[in-house]
Amino acid sequence: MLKDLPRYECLLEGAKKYPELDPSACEAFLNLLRTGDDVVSVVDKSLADHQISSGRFGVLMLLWNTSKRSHGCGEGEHAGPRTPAELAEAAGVSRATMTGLIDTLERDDFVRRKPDPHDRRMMSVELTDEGNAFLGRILPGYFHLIAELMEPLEENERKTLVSLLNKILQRSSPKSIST
Amino acid sequence: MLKDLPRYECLLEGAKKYPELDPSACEAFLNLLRTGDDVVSVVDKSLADHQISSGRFGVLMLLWNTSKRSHGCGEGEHAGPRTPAELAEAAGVSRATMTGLIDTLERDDFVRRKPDPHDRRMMSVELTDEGNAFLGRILPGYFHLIAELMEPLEENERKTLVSLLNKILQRSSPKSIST
DNA sequence: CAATTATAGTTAGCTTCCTAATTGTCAGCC
DNA sequence: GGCTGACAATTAGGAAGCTAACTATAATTG
Repeated sequence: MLKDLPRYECLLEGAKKYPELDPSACEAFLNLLRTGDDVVSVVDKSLADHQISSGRFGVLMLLWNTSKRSHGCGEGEHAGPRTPAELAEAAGVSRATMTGLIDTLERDDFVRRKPDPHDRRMMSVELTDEGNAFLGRILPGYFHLIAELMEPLEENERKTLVSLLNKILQRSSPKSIST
Repeated sequence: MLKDLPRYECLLEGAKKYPELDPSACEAFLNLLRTGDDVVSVVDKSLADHQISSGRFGVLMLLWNTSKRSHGCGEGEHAGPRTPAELAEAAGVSRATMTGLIDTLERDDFVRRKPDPHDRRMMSVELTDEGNAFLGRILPGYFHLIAELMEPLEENERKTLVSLLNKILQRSSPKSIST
């Protein structure tokens, strides 16, 4: 939303009528939305070249991360999300949406559902060899694209960006701020 | 997407297998997406309390900005977007989508379509009194929410954030970066 | 131990975006 | 002046997300 951001003077103008309008806050807010949208859209287009949506890709990454973690960086005890509910939580989508994502990933033979032997309500989702191979094909391009997108920022600027974003994140996450 | 961001050590781990993976770039990228999504979702929820989607709200804001600009901050000559095509361009959605947004806004009596007297292909869209009154009711809360979301950042931190985001924006906008 | 309650996954139907095709109007060219 | 191509808006149909309702299973509890 909002490709052309209002100029700062326009925000100052608006603040005359609406004392609640904080020009620098609005400017930061609008730039955050705009940049986020833009970056997402670049990445989505790139993923679409491989016939995969960012939602499905996210699931593959979570499962990939899981399999890495089991013999890699994690603490070993906790193997990462495997059930649809855990995947939905980790991906930030509803469980209904996750059902649909897994459906199409399973249709494409990228993942496999296995019933949980201890609790017949639950399923376990895992990457197939084909899914792994697919990730192996597209990840280099994906990582390269991200590196290219962030290339304008120096190492220390990236740290600064992350720390500023985290300050906002902490505010927006927990409380259900008053309207 | 991706509520739980991977820890930095996991990114370092991934970089061993994929030399294209730039850990600090990925970290910045993931935080940008996460924060942007989160902020959008907070604002969307707040707008939903007033039975309006962010798409429709964006159109109202563009039209409001237009009417402000005509007797306010702009250069006077250029009155801001008025036709569906201009609104679609400014809002960053397709024309087809804009048709739908205007349809529902017109149904709610917030905007009005008027045929262009000089070119019968074109329409002109304008805010009704009711649309203006609606904005008058919700804008204070909207601006207050944005101010609250950005409150954790000092004035100079906001400037820094905007300048960092703009560096990314310039990279992601024009070129169609290679995959 | 039977009945209620809670939980996992799915299904159904809605919203909001998209692209592609359609319709009506204008502008340049023979 | 009439045809051809360009352009504004719309319509039709599709993808991806949501909430709410449903089904099957597990856990709690009287």
